[in-house]
Amino acid sequence: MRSFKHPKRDDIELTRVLYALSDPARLDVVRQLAAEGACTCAALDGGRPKSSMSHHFRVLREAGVIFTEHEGPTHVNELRRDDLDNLFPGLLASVLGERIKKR
Amino acid sequence: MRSFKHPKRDDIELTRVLYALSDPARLDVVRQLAAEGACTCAALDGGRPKSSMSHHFRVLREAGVIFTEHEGPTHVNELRRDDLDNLFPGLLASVLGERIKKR
DNA sequence: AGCTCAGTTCGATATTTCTCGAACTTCCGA
DNA sequence: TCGGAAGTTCGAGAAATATCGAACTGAGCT
Repeated sequence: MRSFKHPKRDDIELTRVLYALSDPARLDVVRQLAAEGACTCAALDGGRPKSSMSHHFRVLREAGVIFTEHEGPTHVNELRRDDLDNLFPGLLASVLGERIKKR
Repeated sequence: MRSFKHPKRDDIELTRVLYALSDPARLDVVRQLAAEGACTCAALDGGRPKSSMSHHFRVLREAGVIFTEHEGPTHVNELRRDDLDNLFPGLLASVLGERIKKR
């Protein structure tokens, strides 16, 4: 798997994103990425087996939630924040529990 | 099933809500409820078999997304907008605000 | 009571997803 | 070039979900 397949921004589907976010393990990953920026897979495993996490990363990746790239011996994951904010404004913020600007 | 079981507001879980919203048929229901207010089940079936829809209503109900009550011979569903907005501010708005099918 | 309508429950099947060990690939340092 | 570290893929079993027809229930009408 030389490089991963990521959906283009306009191919990201809301239902798929919601599905990807509906698993506690995956939501943890997303929260941690939001809090800490790019992370390797190992930094995000929460003590779960690598093969399980690899599956979850794939779901997140193919839904368009995260972007994974090879960086030397590790894989670095980032949240596709710009794309998601652009497509579904407010979604990530609400899921991450960030306080929405009050007026 | 004299009356339905609905989770109390504080028992509503984000992952479950996201899961409930991650199915196109269920998302359609939620969108229509948001647009039109309370609706009977029959008004929301989108041409799908009743038993399938009943399943989807149950998923939405048990996740805390909709509230269903008996009203004479029909069942009336409403979005639990206040509860959801309170628990996850902005979530519903972002999910409902998706640009539909640009072509 | 009998009928109909609205919806639910049951049951069976098909599909998907989750989980995790084991084997594999790639990259890099010694 | 050998070995370890980081992840992925494969495979298999378990569990959850989707779908939909058929049977059922409850309410209201005549």
